[in-house]
Amino acid sequence: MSAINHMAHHSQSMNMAHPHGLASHAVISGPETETDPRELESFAERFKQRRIKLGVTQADVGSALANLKIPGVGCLSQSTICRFESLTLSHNNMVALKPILEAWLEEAERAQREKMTKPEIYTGGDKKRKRTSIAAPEKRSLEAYFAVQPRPSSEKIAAIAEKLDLKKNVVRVWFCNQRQKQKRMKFSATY
DNA sequence: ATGCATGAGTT
DNA sequence: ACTCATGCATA
Repeated sequence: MSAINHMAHHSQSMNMAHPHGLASHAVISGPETETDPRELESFAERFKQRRIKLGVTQADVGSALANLKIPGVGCLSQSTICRFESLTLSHNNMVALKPILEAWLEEAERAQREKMTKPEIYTGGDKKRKRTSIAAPEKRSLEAYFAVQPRPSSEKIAAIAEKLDLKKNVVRVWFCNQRQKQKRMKFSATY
């Protein structure tokens, strides 16, 4: 899946490459570079509808991607497919994933009668990860702090962590995730 | 569907 | 220490 990351990063670099909107800049947006938010939105909707029509779950799509044998593309999680459909990914992430899911859809509809091939079995170790749960009161405080300062210094984070009686790292990650959340296509002001 | 977390690549 | 893409765990 490293290829996906690279694609996304490149797109991003390209977008930020021309600070001035002067004249007819040659942004070289080939026919494959579909970055129009509306196009992405309609595709996501069509995708979901047809996926359901095929009786395939989000998790199924994710694992089935590996069978597509697209260079540099492995499988994806149910989470990611879900976020793609609900536009809760960054714009660049959506752009990078679109062609891949588009390819899967075409393949799936062509082989609509065939077997779903194997759902990829990775004999992962039995490492259970725990998920910290921040209580509502603390969460409200964090949101208040975020409204005032979205990027608190390390010291500020430490102070907040102590006040709310949370691990400093938990607070740090919370702010990171909060910032990332603002950049999701569905809520971003830039798109 | 979404919250908290990880890891690679940047800054 | 941050951003970004991504995912496990869980509501």
